[in-house]
Amino acid sequence: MPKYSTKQRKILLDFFKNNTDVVFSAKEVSENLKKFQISQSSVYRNIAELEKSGKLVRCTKPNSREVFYRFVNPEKCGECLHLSCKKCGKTFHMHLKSSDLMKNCLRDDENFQIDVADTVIYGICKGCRK
Amino acid sequence: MPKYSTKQRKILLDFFKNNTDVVFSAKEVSENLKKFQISQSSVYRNIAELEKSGKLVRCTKPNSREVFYRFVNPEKCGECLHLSCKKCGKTFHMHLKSSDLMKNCLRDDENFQIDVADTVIYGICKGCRK
DNA sequence: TTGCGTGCAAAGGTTTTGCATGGCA
DNA sequence: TGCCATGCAAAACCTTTGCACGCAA
Repeated sequence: MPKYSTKQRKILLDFFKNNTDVVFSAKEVSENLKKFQISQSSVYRNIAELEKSGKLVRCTKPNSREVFYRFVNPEKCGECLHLSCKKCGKTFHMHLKSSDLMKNCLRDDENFQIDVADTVIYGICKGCRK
Repeated sequence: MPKYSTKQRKILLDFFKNNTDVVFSAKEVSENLKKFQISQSSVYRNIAELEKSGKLVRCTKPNSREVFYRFVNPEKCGECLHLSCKKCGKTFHMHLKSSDLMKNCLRDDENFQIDVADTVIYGICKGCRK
């Protein structure tokens, strides 16, 4: 947990807040913030801290070895499942009703307690199916 | 696609076939097959080939940077979703009925076409909840 | 015998770490 | 001023690649 508030951490969090529908690797974040001259180690260290505090969630892309991060909106992302489009890369929030339906289905039929923070459902989104 | 059948590829595939409920990273496979003296590069190259041919599927674990692989049983794994326990690490096959229910729910309510091969649902399994 | 697959070692890319410096409180 | 966070560079880590040799067909 940070004790000082720094320019770098602020810029990093703002960047994620302003790009909620895309996920980024640390490298991509670094590139996007190049103009602010934030060192690589600060990017990594601050991402790790934001992850620990729950503001970012780690995720992956099929066929990629890198680790990606997505901003967690406390109001919108709390309990709902996330959908990730393999084509455009965007993240979608599942409706709460459907999210609950799936949670209950898993619990009742499979005796499995899903962890919505860690689970990402991959596929093709509405826009890309056309 | 391979032209020769080799000892190394055989051992590797057998290893996955005999451990269908766990996922392994290339490194872990290498360690497990140390007694057979299979080189690291052969492990990586053969895993890549098995992945291409559909016999292995790439997956990840929350909070890990490594890539893991799971054996695909052509009969059991074709269309069903996979559940991964964060505690014991085991993989479970969702019942086909529940799998279909979720697929349809996503399609109808969210207009999202799920890719079951790439999707892994994380949580706590029956055995570990007790 | 042919040429694919292997083993070894080096290279590649991403992430982590040590240490001195700078900046927040 | 005290000490946390940063920046830089080196190290660590996993994975890929080049090349010569061995082995399957």
